Amino acid sequence: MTKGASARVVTLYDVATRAGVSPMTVSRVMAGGKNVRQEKVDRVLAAVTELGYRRNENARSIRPGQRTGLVGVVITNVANPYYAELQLGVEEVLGTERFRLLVGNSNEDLGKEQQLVADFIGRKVDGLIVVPATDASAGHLGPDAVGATPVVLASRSVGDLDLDTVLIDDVTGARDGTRHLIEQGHRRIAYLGSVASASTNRRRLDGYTRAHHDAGLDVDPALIRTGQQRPDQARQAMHELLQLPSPPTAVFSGNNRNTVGVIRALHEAGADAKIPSTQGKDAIPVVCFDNFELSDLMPIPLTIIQHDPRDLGRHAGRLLLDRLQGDTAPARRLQLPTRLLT
Amino acid sequence: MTKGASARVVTLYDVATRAGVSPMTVSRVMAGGKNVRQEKVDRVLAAVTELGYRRNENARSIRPGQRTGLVGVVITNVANPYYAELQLGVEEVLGTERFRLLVGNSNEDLGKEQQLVADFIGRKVDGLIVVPATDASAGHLGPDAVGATPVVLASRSVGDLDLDTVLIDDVTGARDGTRHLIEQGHRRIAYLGSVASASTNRRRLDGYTRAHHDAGLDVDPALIRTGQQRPDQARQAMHELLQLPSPPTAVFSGNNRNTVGVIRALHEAGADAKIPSTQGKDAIPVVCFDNFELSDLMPIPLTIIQHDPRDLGRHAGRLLLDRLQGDTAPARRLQLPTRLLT
DNA sequence: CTGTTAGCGCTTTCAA
DNA sequence: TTGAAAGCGCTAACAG
Repeated sequence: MTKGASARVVTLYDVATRAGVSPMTVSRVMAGGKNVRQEKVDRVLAAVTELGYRRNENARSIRPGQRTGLVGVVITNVANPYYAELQLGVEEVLGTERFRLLVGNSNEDLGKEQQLVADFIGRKVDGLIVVPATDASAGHLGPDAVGATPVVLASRSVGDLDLDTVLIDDVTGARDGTRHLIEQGHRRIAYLGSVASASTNRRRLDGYTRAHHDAGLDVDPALIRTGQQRPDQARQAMHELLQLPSPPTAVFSGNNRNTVGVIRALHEAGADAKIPSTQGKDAIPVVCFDNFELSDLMPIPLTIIQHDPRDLGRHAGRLLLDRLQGDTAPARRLQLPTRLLT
Repeated sequence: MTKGASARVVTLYDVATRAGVSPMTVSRVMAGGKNVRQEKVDRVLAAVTELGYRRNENARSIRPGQRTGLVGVVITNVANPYYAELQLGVEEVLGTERFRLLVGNSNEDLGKEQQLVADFIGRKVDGLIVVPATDASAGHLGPDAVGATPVVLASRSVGDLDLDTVLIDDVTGARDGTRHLIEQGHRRIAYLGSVASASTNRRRLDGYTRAHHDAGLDVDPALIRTGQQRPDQARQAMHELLQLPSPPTAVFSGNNRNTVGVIRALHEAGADAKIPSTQGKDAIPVVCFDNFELSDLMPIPLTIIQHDPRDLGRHAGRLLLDRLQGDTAPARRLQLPTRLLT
């Protein structure tokens, strides 16, 4: 039996002594046992279990040319199911290749993101997958900062950086969703979105605007509210929109956080009979980006711009794997499709 | 300016050469600059920025007595908001102390969990926070396997292991919730839970049973369905329960995954008019463990056994921090309160 | 197939 | 306050 929580941690040398071979033989066995006589392999493996030996991955990885098997994942907030799914997708692809995930939440804070990236680089991650908090001043993701470590951007892009990127096709999604409302005859469609500097928000707002232009309509800036990061902020914003002299007759919600707030506000207003109704043909229809669990049972009519965040994570993982396998092609830019769910 | 994605990675020695000091002085500066003349500190710091030097944390941590600053977090599934919140709580507490999280999802699979733990140990994490997939055969968490690495169990306990543990007060929560239904006159209350071997499920089933006994009632085994891990399985189970010759008049759902399925099944049955109604005084009331976003807007009357998974994560993080600061007191066992949300 | 030597990047002595 | 030497646990490169 093993010694348990005893004195010193077992090293390669302990195993070598126990098995009566050289440290190098143990090293070879641990690396896969190629070019070692079977008898010795067995002896070493026996010693390994007896002593409870575990190779020190950190010591191994300081040798030049050796990988850490670590990938840094910087997301904004796992509590948002969108990013939780993304994380899961990344793990699904990278875990199969025996990579482990170092995960950090930036909370949409550029400073925190920079810290995380710097720290991950110091830990010699083999690659990084980042959902950038903001669009600008992303020096911390440039080659000066990360060296040769491959970086994949997920969900959002960064303006001046030529990096592998996986995005949702935000523009098309938002355009389709908005057109859907316009086709129903709506002319005053509110837009609620997250931080103005996030590329997702900009792209979705772009799609919203284009759909208007496509139909020969103008956008009323009074109906556009961005910067809501939490549902309560969106709820507040939606209430304010309803107070306008000429309130919106339909709503476009730019992400799942805003959607929650919008639903609450409309539901409350409906209960107070402040607006025509939340049901029936007078209801204010809502089109929202991101699907969510039980969305179909909401008391408000929702049209969802659906997409697959887990798949986005998988794609990001795969792009990174390609780089780790030596792919030096120019940066690739993927756009994942959306689907309108009525 | 720095050289960017150039040849070799900058080391301590490069900085030393550039600053005209010994490597040791650089090391001291990087460690906080105590006992180094200010002038040299400045020279070193200048060289550091010029060269873009980052200390190699892995190399540093192989020296005996040095920490890696890494904590392994093994959860079952981040896509479940319960565990996403837990992860966030852990990061909140540990991140402040400059620890980083190595996160892995076991997907309720003991083998995967063992792999992750073994791997994390090999990476010399300073501690582990684990949501154990199952209750039994947890040798991989015992001292023989993890050595002196402190382990904190979160959300679920493991029978024979005397480890720091943070749990929800499942028994009381389930008991209160079930009593609530009994007090409304219900005598046939269905129970839907996750894997039978998970301690949470066992404790919640225990609370359910106790509430019955408290009221002098017997539990009908035909109304108890465990093993549903996904909403569709729970939905199926709920539909089957409704087909019973003597179907339940109320439902206890043991976690948020089952709740989703229960809601769907009841909603469908209500729409088909297979059951009296989903609304009004004939409705089948549902009590469910775990709150979720927009639960109050569901088309089914829900009573929620609420608790705070993020706080659970925080507590787990704090217990671990205590151990990392040398606390050798006997294992502590925390139980976090629940609140019935009607 | 196996072992020896050297050294990865860093920090703990210990001496100056 | 500073530096030189030694070595953490591991593996590439080279013998044998």
